[in-house]
Amino acid sequence: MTNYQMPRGTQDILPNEIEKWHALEEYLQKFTTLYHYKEIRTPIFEHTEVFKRGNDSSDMVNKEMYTFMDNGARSLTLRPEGTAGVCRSFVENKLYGSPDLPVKLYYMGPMMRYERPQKGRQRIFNQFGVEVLGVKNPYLDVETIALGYSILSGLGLKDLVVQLNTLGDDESRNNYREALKKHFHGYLDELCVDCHRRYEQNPLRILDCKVDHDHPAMKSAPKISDYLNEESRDYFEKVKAGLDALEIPYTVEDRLVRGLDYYTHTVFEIVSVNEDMGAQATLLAGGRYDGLIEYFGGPEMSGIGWALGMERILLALEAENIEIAKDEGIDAYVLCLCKEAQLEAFKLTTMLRSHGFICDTDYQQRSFKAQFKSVERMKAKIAILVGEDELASHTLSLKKIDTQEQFKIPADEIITKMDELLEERF
RNA sequence: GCGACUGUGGUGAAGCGGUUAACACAGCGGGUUGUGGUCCCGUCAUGCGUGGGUUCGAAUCCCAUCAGUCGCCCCA
Repeated sequence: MTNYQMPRGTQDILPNEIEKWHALEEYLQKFTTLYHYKEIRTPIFEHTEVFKRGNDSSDMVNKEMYTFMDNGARSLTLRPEGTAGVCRSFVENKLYGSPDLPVKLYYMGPMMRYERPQKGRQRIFNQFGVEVLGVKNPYLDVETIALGYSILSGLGLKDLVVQLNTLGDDESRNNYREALKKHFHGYLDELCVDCHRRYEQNPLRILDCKVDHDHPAMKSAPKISDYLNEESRDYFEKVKAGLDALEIPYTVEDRLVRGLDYYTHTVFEIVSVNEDMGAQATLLAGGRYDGLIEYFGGPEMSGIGWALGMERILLALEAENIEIAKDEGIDAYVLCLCKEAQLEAFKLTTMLRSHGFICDTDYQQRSFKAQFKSVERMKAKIAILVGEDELASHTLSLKKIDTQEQFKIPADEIITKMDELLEERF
């Protein structure tokens, strides 16, 4: 048996939970369609260079990717995130030539990352994300964040916090990075081992450290806001003003740095503060990226996007006791009460289905009692009985479960009767 | 990659070296020869994640391995 266990960090989504997924998927698609986004589907694996770009310092790219050789010499990687593939496609298909920029896209599907699984984190997980490509305008940043916030609050989620920051443009960020290194240089001995690594690879992340969170050097560290050039500062001010205008609540977190290296200017996360969420409470996160489209050989264009973790959304809904989908049950269950009635019951079931009724029947010749329990479990609205009497007299017995009403009708009137009893069906 | 805890039937669990592997729920059959949800009776793990080892004897001890959970790291 053990050999056939699913790989670590993967999951089966079983029939009893699929309705939640359908409901969430449908909700997300409808919501983004309202904002005039269109779906894009890109491959689940890409050439490794799509994700691994030269100087990238993130763990995700450096140690969490499923990379393999494609027969010959090509190195391929199972996508760990959605943005890179979308940008690659944007360039490859020359979508930048669209007369109606920006191009607004959404995607949905599995992402793969080699990580240690825990609550809210699997090796294969599903993301839904949006990308707005081709135009750089702070109001698009605002629109994108507002969309993310509306999606989450529209689900009924309350324990949400929007965290916002800016990384500035390259110039601002480089200056800031140098300033940070200078600042922390003297404290290096007092900081944790991870911070030493961060110091070399991505000094901004030192600010994120939980171990050294309370170290005095953290509080005295320079702030990005002091290193923004005029353009970057101006851009950020407009984003904030736009969010204020739309009355989107947010807090500016100058320690918020995103994991991916391609971000510039606006970065944001929407976090659940519900205590049942565990350590992985970031529901949705994203930011603006200036250099990515160029990297793939496209024009000098900017983009902004975010992704949300669908499993985490489902967890958050559970934590806040929100039902996204309920089991509607079936229209009818056909009980077969004797061997002779089997064919008749089977034919009836098939015929009802062809008229649009969701129904099922017994295939095991179980006892009457057992079949009626199925009626209950399947939440059937109507029980239809086929037995010796009905066969002999060409009739059917019906029981409407919610009212307990019973009927005995000629067999050929079943559809009319069903329609009458179930007014709301499609 | 690091640390801690856990792994017994469809589910929840007791057992912690010698038991026919408790008990409860669910399932199935019956009491009620055609009306469920209550009640009663019966039945339901040749096996205790997997593979080794110790032992006369292992679900119980040891080792390895796989998986889960929680945290760190990281991230959605």
